[in-house]
Amino acid sequence: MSAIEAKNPARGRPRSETKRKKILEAAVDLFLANGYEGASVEDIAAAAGVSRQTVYSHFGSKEDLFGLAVSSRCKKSGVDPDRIDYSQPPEVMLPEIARRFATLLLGEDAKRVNAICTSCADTHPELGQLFFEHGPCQAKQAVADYLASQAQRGRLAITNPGFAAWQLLCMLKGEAQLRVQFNCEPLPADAIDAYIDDCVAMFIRAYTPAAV
Amino acid sequence: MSAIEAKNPARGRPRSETKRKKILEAAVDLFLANGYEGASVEDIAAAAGVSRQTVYSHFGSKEDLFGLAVSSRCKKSGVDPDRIDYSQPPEVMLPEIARRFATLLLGEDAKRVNAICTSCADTHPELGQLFFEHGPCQAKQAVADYLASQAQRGRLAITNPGFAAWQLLCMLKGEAQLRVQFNCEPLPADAIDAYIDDCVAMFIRAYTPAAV
DNA sequence: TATATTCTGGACTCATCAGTCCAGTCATTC
DNA sequence: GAATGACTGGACTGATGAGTCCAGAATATA
Repeated sequence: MSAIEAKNPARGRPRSETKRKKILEAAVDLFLANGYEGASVEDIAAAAGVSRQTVYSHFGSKEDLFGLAVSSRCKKSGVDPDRIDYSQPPEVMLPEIARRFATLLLGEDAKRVNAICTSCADTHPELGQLFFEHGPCQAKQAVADYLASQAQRGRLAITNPGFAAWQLLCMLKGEAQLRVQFNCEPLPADAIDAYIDDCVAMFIRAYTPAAV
Repeated sequence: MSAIEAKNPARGRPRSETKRKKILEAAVDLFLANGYEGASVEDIAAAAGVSRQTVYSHFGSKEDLFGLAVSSRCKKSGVDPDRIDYSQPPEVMLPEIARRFATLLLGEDAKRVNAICTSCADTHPELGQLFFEHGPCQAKQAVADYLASQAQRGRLAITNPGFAAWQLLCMLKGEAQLRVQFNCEPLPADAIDAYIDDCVAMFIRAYTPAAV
């Protein structure tokens, strides 16, 4: 609840930016690892090598800190659209995209961010939204752009690239991602690869332009 | 930690089965609504119209109660394969299945079970597994069976019905389910319907047998 | 009726954790 | 070197919640 602004920033000892970063880092780690309830301010302060009071001085409250932590995390873990080569045809580019996406999806980090955002949906509705936009939505947009470009070149018969992008990405999740999400025995790697290949092939088949 | 067995079940006042059920019901409701941490034993006892001690007498500990509650819930909320008509062709049956699945998926209950199982993944790994088997896995199997039957009749060109079933079901989740999961503004109903129709059409296109 | 057991409800312990307060120390600016 | 504000660490408050204990009431069997 406290106002976080410095009383007179020009005078006295300035707040340490290093400490601020340390705290935020520690918060990201601990919140992701243990969830909101599971990570105490004391733990975070200790992990950052800082007193509890300093945490409050920098961030005001646990809630505020939580918001900033998750937000900072989401912003840096998106799928970068830069690595999509628009000149490559779908048969080359889609398997590549699919594999990258699957790797991201099945990692420990995605699982945790997912868990946090899901479980805190009620207490922190804005977090889910934040993650949705910086995560899935961004990935979808990148794919949709690529698909649209291919459609324009006549390589794919897609009228609604947005739909098609969601279809591809959601499809890729498959059994493997559910198993990760719900802590089940993971699928063997070759089964995952086979599934992904099958998805891409199926997708291309559905959207291949009619032969001339 | 306490042993829950009655000391001498034949003698004395027997444990009330009614109370047991009431407690379990209340536990399901409150755990689903508030999560594991959010639902206190006191709340549950109160909701069941019973003393806290009775809860402990019946279930031993909060953890045990939690496990039984989620387990009982999962068992009764599966997708029933009975309502699939194997004689109907894909063009008729798949849109029907897709709609039913989407309704289930976007409901409040699915969201909550999902949230609980996801957030308790670390403390209660067996719960996720339980849900996975009684939920998604069962639905997938029903669809896979139907697809296999259609493949056998030559109506679909599917060699791996399991893959195809996961593809269809995962694809259907789409943007709408992500929005539900992450507490975002829901999509308008007509957009959801359009997406579902598009998915089914796309699926059938990909698996239509080559013309003779 | 005697006995065994459940159920109640309230009091109790124990632990955890968010957030505050404060006195003393440290770094920075004027 | 004086004023100012950040930082520390420990003590403190207040709240919450799991699990236990107990005395008395209720309910079943023998």
